[in-house]
Parts: sequence; structure tokens; C-alpha cells
Amino acid sequence: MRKTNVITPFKKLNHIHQQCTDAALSVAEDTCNSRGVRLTKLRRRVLELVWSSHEPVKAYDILDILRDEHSGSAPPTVYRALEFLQEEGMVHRIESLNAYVGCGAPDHNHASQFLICQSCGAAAEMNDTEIRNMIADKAADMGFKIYEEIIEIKGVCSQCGSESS
Amino acid sequence: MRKTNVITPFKKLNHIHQQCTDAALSVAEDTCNSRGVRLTKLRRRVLELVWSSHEPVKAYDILDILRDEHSGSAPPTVYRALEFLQEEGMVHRIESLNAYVGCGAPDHNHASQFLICQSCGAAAEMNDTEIRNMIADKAADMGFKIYEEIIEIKGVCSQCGSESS
DNA sequence: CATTGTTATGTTATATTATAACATAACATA
DNA sequence: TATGTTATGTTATAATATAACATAACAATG
Repeated sequence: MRKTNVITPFKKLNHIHQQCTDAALSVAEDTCNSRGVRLTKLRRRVLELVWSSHEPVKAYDILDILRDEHSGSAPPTVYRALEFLQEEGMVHRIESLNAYVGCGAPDHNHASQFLICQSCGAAAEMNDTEIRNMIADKAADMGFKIYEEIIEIKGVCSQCGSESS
Repeated sequence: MRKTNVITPFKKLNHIHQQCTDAALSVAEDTCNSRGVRLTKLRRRVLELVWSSHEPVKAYDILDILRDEHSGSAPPTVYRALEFLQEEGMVHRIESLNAYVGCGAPDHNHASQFLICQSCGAAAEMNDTEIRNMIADKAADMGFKIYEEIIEIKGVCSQCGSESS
């Protein structure tokens, strides 16, 4: 059994990013349909903008784009959409960056681990059972009941690390 | 060998908090002396304020107090002091709370794990070798080189969990 | 002990991130 | 089409953080 479930990998060289976005939007639409919640035009657009790259995206960067597209856009516009998308598991907030990344697997259990490359800025999402279990066990030993885990690992991804400097 | 090194425990019932603060300030002074850096009056005061409880403290809460004590206090006053204290390992920033906790062991390796009780607000600092190694191994498998780890576990501590609701 | 370079703090301004509160519009269904 | 609900618009402001430059304190040396 593979313990490290890679939910969002670092982008491959020459990957066609449109495919990432299309797949994520398609999953989001299906998921919202089956859950009976509404992926409105605005929410869909915000999700699309979050997926515009593999780098965590900032709320005000999204807002700048929304403003170009629709004059009624304001901070609550984007924060509300992000809140909805977060609740539905379609984006995750990276706390240490005040930024958001898309998640193509809205049904996975939460408690992911994020690897964030400080060179290219990309984030990868893992969901490693061993790490989660180990933390759960140690917390339980201390009588601590876990509700949420924030794990953000900063460093350099293999692609950036292997480039000749 | 004990793998989970508890650097800052959740506060014990009836613990005399002044002792936590005194010990931390004393360690900080010794450490600064031996490193040849200056624990100025201001920095010492900020560290003392961070240690005013076991709950992560916000920069502007510190600033409010500094302003009462000295009219020249402004945001940079507190952010600079916190930056210094962070660099010297005497406080840690809790990213998900935009807040700071004291650390009584400025020499320990970084990459701690924080347990944060959402009931009493207190934070405990662990430095668990097994967790760190497991994350390091898995990152290495992916060719990812780690520079920094942010692990913030939210939940309910044993004391709060055992209280009759 | 005056000079000088360095580090720390003061000061003003502003950037960035996020939410409150209330109004209007769109949707869903009875 | 009336009605309740959910979503968005709108204005204002709160909360967090940094830039940039001025002054002061320190510390080491001549």
C-alpha cells in the first residue's frame, strides 16, 4: 500500500496546465452538483483563477482580475468565494503565505501536507497516512484531541534543486 | 531515548506562571550574552509580554501595552523586536494565528510541532524526532530539500477535554 | 574622550490582508 | 407570483505588516 498519496504533484516539465484547470473545474462542477451546492459563475471563476498556476494565489491578486472583469468586485467578493471553495474542499489556504491553492480532490480527507518550493513558488499537496497517524498517536498520548492539522513544508523541489546554478 | 521532546508543555493546573517567564528571560539573557547580541530593554520587555501567558500573543496587543509605557511605540517597534527574538529562537511565530509564543530553549533545533488548544487558547511546543525524520525521509524520496517546517495542530488539550461540559 | 561606524529605535506613511454591516439581486419552490 | 433563502453588491473599517528615512545609543578605536 502506498502511504503517501500525492494529491497535487509539483508540475511536470512541459505539462499542459490547461488540463489541470479543466480537470479541477470539471470535478468541482460534479462535486457541487452531487452535494446540492451551487458553483456559481463567480465561484467558478475564482476557482479557475486559483488554478491559474501551481503557485498559491493571493486574494487580492484574484480581486485585481475580478475588478477588471466586473466593476462590482470588492474584497468580500473574493473572500466569500474562497470561503465557499474552502468549505467544499476545492481550495486550501496556505496559512504561512496568506494564499490559496486549488485541490482537485474535494472528497479526500483533510489534514494534508503541503510542500512549497521557495524557488519556483509551486506547492504540492500530499496526504500521507503515516505522518497523519504518527501525529495522531503522539497527540493522543498527550490527551490532545486533533481537529485540524496545518503542515506546510518549505524548501526546494527536485526540479529546482537539480537545475545547474 | 525519548522521541517527543516537549519544549513547552501545556500549562499545569496551578502552575506559577511567573516562574515560566522568569526562567525564559534568564535563559534569553544568558543566550544573548553568549552569542554577543543585545537583549535591549525593549526586546526584553517584548519577550516578557510574549511570555505573559501560554497563549500566542498578537503583535498589536503587545503594541497597545508598549504604547502605554512609552509614547514613541509604533508597529515597527514591536515587529522589529519580534523579528530579533525570532531570529534568536526566543519566540516562534504561529502562522495560522498571526501570533507569537515564547520559547524557553533558544538553542534547540527548529522544526517544532505546535499543539494549539482551541478551548483555552494555549500552545504547547514539541520537537519530535520521529515526526521530523519521517517528514524528512518522505521529502527526500521526492527530491525535496527542506528548509523550514510549519506544523500547527489545532484541537483540544487534555485539561480542557476532561472538563465536564 | 572625541570620532566614527554600527546597531537600535523613533517617526511618518502606507501597503497588505480581512471582516462587518447592511442593501439588492438571483434563485428555488410552493 | 409571492415568499423565503442564498448569493452578490456596496461602503466602510479593522487587523496585520512593512517601507523609508531620521535620530539616538552603543562600542571600539585612535
